[in-house]
Amino acid sequence: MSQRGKSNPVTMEDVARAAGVSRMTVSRAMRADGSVSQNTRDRILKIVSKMNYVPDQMAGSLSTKRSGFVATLVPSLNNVHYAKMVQALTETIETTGLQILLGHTDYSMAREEQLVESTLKRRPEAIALPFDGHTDRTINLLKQAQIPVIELWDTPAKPIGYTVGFSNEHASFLMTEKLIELGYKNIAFVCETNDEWTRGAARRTGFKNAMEAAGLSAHRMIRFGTPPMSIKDGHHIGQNLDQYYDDIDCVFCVSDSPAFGVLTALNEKGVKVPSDVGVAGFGNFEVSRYAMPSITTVKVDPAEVGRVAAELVIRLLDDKQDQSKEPKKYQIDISLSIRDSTRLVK
Amino acid sequence: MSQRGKSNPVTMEDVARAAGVSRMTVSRAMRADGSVSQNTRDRILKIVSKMNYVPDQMAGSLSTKRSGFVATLVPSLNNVHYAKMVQALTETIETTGLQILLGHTDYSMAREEQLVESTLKRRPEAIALPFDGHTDRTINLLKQAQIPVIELWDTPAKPIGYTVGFSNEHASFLMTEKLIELGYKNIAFVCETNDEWTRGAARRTGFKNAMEAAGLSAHRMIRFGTPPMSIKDGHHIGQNLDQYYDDIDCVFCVSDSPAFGVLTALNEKGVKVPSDVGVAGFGNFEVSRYAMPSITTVKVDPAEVGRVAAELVIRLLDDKQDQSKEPKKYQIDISLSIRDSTRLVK
DNA sequence: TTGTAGGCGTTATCAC
DNA sequence: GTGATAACGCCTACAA
Repeated sequence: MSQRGKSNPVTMEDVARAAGVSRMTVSRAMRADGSVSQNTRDRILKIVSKMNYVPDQMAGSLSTKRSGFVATLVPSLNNVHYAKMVQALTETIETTGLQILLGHTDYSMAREEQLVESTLKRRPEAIALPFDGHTDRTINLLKQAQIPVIELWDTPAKPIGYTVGFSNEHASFLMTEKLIELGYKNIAFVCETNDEWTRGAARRTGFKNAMEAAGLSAHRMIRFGTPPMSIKDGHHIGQNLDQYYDDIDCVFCVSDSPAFGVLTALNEKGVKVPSDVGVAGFGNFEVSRYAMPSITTVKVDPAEVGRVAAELVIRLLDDKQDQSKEPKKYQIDISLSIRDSTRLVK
Repeated sequence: MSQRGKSNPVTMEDVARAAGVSRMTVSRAMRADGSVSQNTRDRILKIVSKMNYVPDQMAGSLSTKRSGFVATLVPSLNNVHYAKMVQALTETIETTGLQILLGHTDYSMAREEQLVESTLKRRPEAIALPFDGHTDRTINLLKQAQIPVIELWDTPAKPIGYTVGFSNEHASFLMTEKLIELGYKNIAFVCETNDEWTRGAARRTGFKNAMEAAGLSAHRMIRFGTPPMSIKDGHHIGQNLDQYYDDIDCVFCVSDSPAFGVLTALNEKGVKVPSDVGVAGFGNFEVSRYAMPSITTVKVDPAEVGRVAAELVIRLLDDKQDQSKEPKKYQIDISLSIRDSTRLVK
């Protein structure tokens, strides 16, 4: 044993010896097994605390075959939405003593595959991950793992297991419909390049469908930057808006960050929002409400996704519950927040 | 074994049997041990992939005494700073095959203690956590754990082990000094209530010291909301600014979020920024650069903290390196971004 | 280059 | 109530 593995040298054996009992009694005492006399239990716990003994959960898990982990993958933490979702998910999950094993895919399917594999090595009891398309191998690994798989955010056509999310396409459709109702006709959609595997694509499709349903052209597509779009990206687009199309009367952005950037650039250029050009975003970031003018946006509640997913996991992992009757699909509500960056119905 | 532990039923034994070799050969083949003939190795790897075998790292770790985990605690993911830091830390750490075990303390020492304990059960090889004060028990557990402990963000007076961060107090001192130089005298400091255990307190102290050093009064202290302060909190304060003190000529906020809120509220009320009232923040959030006017702020690079901490961990865990000559303290640079929300030197 | 024996720290199971 | 024994799935150490 010449490795650096020092771990905590205090082992259950040490505690047992100090207490003059067997390891099993210590094990039972720590788990409030009930079948330990109050006396010995108290004595053991006192020693445990004195020795600062911290049980090795890896060893325990190996024995019980329960890792106590729930894996969660997100594209990035650098996005308020995912950060909030993870926060909510974690908070809910942890009430049951399970721990979250987190990874971020950086919006890449290849990295996701790699991450799924390294995560699976920890034998999580369930895994929740965003649906943005998976490689075949990822899907195989997931199926093979024999644990509940929960796909988040969007609703895939062929779910692997469970699904918690909303339809980005539908949400985007609704917003576009609304913008048209507000009198805008030459609406441009702002999104990332290479969004094929992100929710961006779904939002783009929703926009397109709504425009075409209204007999309008959806050709004003402004693609810039890589996911996730930043305020800066939006600012750049806003500055050069007429270079893209010179007849835009409204800009619908794939998220609130670029929407805020566009708005700022338009303000700087003296373009009147919402009378000259309307601006709409997606996500209801806090900044949108306090922008001037406040930004019309699609309201989603990422925390709700996290919470619902967490509760589902908890139910699925509860032996006492009947898993078979759990619905496979959970729909999270969205709504539109029409604010000052778009004009009122004429 | 009548437990629900389903885990992945495929075990190394199964692969070995399928390949007609012993478990050890499989083990070696998978780790590119070198001492396996190319032939058998290829054959085994093919079978591994066909069976979708994923090794159980827990079992491996129990044996090697290397968990492969690096624990990271943050107050909240709901804060761009920490989210960015975690992202950077994770990216760097993962290049070495180590995995991040993440927890969030919700700005509570009690929760931190609990979290440290549950985290330590996983036998991380190192732990990085924010310094915002720890309970005695937390400190004991950390010392007992026999692993590198890295305190982040601020520089504690009595570090447990290593330290990566900047002095919030000093940064705040510098900004206050600058604001005074710009001609502001009646500067108010905006921070949370109950910030005693957050970096907020250090920033407050820096403000106070700078004011007093310049012979000015630091009594204009506006405390509102709980950490972390939001745009909304700032907006509320901005709306009622003269209710707090009626002679404020500059508002220095504990972070950019409330600064943006204050700015918006002042804009709404027709108060001129920066001529009537200056506004400054802390953190250089993206929104500050694109606010109108752009917000003067203290520039810190959270990603840099994550990166430096990660690299330190990597060096410390590298057997081949001599740990003893690692410095204990790593200072991250900060700088001031003087923008349009504060007036120019008279 | 491959295999055998034994152990990592914990818990399930069955005796006492 | 408590203890002895045998796993859990992998790896180290040593042998062949």
